[in-house]
Amino acid sequence: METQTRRQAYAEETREAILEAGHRLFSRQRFSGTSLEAIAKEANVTKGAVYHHFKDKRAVFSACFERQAKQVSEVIGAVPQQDDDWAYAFAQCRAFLDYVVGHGKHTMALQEVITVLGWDTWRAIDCHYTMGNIERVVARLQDSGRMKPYSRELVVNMIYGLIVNAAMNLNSLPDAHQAHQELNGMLQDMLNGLKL
Amino acid sequence: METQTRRQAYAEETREAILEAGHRLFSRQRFSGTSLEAIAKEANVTKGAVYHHFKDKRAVFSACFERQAKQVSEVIGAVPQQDDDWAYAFAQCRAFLDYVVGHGKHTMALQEVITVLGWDTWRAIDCHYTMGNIERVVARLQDSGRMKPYSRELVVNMIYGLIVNAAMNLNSLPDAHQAHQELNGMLQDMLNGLKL
DNA sequence: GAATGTAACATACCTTTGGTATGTGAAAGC
DNA sequence: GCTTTCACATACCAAAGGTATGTTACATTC
Repeated sequence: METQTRRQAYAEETREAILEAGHRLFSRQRFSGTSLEAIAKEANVTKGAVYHHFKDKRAVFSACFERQAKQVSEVIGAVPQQDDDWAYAFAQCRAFLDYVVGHGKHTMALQEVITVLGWDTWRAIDCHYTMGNIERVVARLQDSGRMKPYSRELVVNMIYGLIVNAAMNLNSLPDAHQAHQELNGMLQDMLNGLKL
Repeated sequence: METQTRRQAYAEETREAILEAGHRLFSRQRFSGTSLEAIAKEANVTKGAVYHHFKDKRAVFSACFERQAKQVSEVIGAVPQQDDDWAYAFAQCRAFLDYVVGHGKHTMALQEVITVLGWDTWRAIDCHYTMGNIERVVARLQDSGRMKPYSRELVVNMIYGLIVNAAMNLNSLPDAHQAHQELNGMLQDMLNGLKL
């Protein structure tokens, strides 16, 4: 948001175009099924431009995912706060599942992100976004003594894994609506196991 | 175990050699980081041999994973049955985590298997093995009215996801021992949420 | 405001690698 | 013993990731 020259503005635009093209192709054809040429073509640039803005293919992939993570985080962050912290947590879970049901086909698969970028890199990215949301809620629940005092890091990871797994199930099942209800219920039940 | 000619016996041996080499490399350097040439070299054969025994790279990967799944299943299957079905389920979970802690670095990452082979193919393979074990226990728990009556398919998937996620956490954390205990506890707690 | 510098690309090329097509020799069948 | 066939090895191709090098429009300096 600093003073930008025309060149910088143009560059920002092309970078955005690359990211959008990348996200579209990655979510449709995965990582190895998407060539850099295809991304470049979709963004109306050449491979050279891509390699100017990004170190390599993984960097493009990573940036695309970060964009998505930010969006998802905003959706979850928009859930209105509740009086009861547990109810708030459940509402956020539901919001996440809703988002997946709605945008499932247009999102990069999390399993693949983890695979391509590695667990640590993925975690570092998602910490600021989706997982950050979970962490805040867990922190409040634990601090108020309403959740068992497991290591916070592990709890957050397990909950996130649970949600992601539910989302993955949701994406591959035919009867998404019925599954949606059931998964939401199971999620709540399993989280209830952590209640104190 | 039929009558085997010498040629068939030799072929079986080379096939096994390819699988073992593949499993070693895949678990160390993942799918795209492992070239078929490398596998062939590790198995003391040429690429031609590999392509004679397997349709393509994914088929090698798939067969390698199936081998691993069988092993894991046998470990879980070796857990002695308990009187209480829930206790039995917990014991199996613990056995799985133990296995992961012990063999973590030498196993193909499940997330990647799912990514490479696709959810459906993966599921079809693992159904006969690890997930088959879970399904049996869940079936008994549900039939005896001790677990909430969610769709069996979803329950099995969620539990499996939970366990796998715990295993993944276990593999990337420094203090594996401490985490091991905690994760086992969390797993039990979350499963308890499904108790009726 | 012209010369110079540099960022933002484009072009050309190299290398790896998945996959195929073909060759070959030893074992199996007759 | 002759042919066939299977279990490989060799040679080759095409796609794709990555690099090295141009080229031009914009910014900077004087």
